[in-house]
Amino acid sequence: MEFIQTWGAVGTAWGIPRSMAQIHALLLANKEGLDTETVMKEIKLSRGNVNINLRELINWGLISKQNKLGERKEFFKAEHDVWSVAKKIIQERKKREFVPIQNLLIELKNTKFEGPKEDVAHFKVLIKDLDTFLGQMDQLSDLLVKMSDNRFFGQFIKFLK
Amino acid sequence: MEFIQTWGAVGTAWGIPRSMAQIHALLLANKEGLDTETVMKEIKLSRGNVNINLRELINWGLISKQNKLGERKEFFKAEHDVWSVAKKIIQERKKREFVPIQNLLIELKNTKFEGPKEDVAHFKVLIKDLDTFLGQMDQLSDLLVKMSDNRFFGQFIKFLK
DNA sequence: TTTTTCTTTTAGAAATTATTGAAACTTTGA
DNA sequence: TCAAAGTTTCAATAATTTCTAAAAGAAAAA
Repeated sequence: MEFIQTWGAVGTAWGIPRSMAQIHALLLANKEGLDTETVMKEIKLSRGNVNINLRELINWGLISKQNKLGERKEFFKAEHDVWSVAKKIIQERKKREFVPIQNLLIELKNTKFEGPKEDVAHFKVLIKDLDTFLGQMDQLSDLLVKMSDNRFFGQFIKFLK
Repeated sequence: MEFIQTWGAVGTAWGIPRSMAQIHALLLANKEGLDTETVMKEIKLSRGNVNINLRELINWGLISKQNKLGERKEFFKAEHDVWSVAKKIIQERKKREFVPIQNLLIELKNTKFEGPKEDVAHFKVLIKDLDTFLGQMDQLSDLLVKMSDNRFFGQFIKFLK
């Protein structure tokens, strides 16, 4: 329960609904998938809330639906590999946070600015710098994918030193 | 203005108050520091709001107070190097999001669990995995600091290939 | 077909978070 | 010491986000 609470609290600091994070924590902690009813009871959430957030977790790729033989209802099981989890979260946040900025930058690149020469120059530099930076971050995310391979991680740390 | 709006919108997706992000964008776009009055007028925010969020930006290390010779009021100037900005944001988020989980893990490591052997085993693996992962992320943040050095970034990309 | 079991949708309630506005406080210089 | 300029605080309000509860919808079993 404490694990679930903390995960929920950190979630909100991330701009993720508390219950979504809590449900995720509960499923992470359970090897086997759980059904809606169980989730509701364990974390004391309404059916609607659980349903919506389970779907959202599926959208993030953090959990998946399971069907048990002979059982009609759906079970939900978390992706348990922490590196995969991290990758999914990074991908999703990139989509929500980087893409809007990249679109903006593309637009601003094609804009003619008015105003004092110096101010315009400063702003253009900012745009260029941000563009470069986002490009580098893209490359960095490649790294993260590779890092899931632990052999690579070892090599990588050596490189750092 | 569009830059400021977008930055604000992305901020909220990060769990950062819209006005804080907007003020930051405004200061990023201005080479010279601005005073409270100017910020208020440009983004149409109340004095209190501007004051509080300027302080918060200072706490994050993203802006600093400046005093102009002969002027009594304070001016606020952004850190303009995008890599430094990224570093500051990463540091701050690490503090808010990673540290609580690390504390939790330490606590859970010293806990005796009851319940079915299999479930306990699964949970313990989760704790261990998360712990390892957070350790790796710490090392990764070292990388980010080094990456601000562009010579290093080039080398690094070679390594990736 | 009808009933039962389970899932999804949604309008509004509740909770949370951000913002304002005005007063209190502080500092500086006359 | 006083007035003026500037800064900070905080209770009240507004805005946003999250959650609930109830009903509608779907799919399977009887």
